Amino acid sequence: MKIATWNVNSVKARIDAVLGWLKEATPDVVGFQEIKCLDEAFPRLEFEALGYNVETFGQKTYNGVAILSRHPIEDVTRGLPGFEDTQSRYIEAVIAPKGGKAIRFCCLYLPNGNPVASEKYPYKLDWMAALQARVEALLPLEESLVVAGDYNVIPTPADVHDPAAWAKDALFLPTTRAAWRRLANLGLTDAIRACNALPGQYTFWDYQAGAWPKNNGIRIDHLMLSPQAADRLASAGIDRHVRSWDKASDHVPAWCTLQ
DNA sequence: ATGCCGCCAACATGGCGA
Repeated sequence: MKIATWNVNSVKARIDAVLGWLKEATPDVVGFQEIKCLDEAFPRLEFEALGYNVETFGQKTYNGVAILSRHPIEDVTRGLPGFEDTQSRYIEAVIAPKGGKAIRFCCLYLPNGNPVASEKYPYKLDWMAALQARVEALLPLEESLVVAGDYNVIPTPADVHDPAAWAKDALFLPTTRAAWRRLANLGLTDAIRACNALPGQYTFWDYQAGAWPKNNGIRIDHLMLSPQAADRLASAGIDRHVRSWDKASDHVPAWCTLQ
């Protein structure tokens, strides 16, 4: 089963690229972030025509997440349990292949947190604490669990072209990275890192300052696996070529396959 | 130091978020 995550930065502005990538990559399950539209405005017919079931948790203008799956989608949860949130940043469901192994899939758009001196940074940390609590609640179920999305966290210096330039950014502050490690240390496997230890495995390049041609990227989109999912991990990758497409998102898809 | 992009309200462009 191929499972992917992609911050599309507006599904309506990106529809041609999104459909093109789906036809090329043929993921079984994909989580989208920053769909930037209400549920009723989501182009579900286009995705259903490619054979996907669709569940959305939309929001006008900002945020919004969605799950597409070739297999039935069951037990959908919208919003991070136990966390009061006015922003649509989390959708979770069970993907249940007929006659196959089910997975629980969480699609998240973790707050950016900048500027650090504003209320946005404590909101990010509170959100990360609630995510921690959710994963702590799910791990005892001993399911194949994939917690995927735009984490807005650069885990290590190997995940950023210029660590010094990002030292005071909410995506890379020691406090942010400590919260990331607390989550990972629950026993989650970073699928991209488990399959590729090389530095420079970026998933995001800013539109500004020629970041893409200069390869000034960061790795902030992650697929985190429970032990039961990690045991099934066969491969993982980043579709970086998508960044050069016409009207590209500033993020590219990341994916893994489970046996 | 700055460089982009998409959204909205509302008609031209400024504010917001990233």
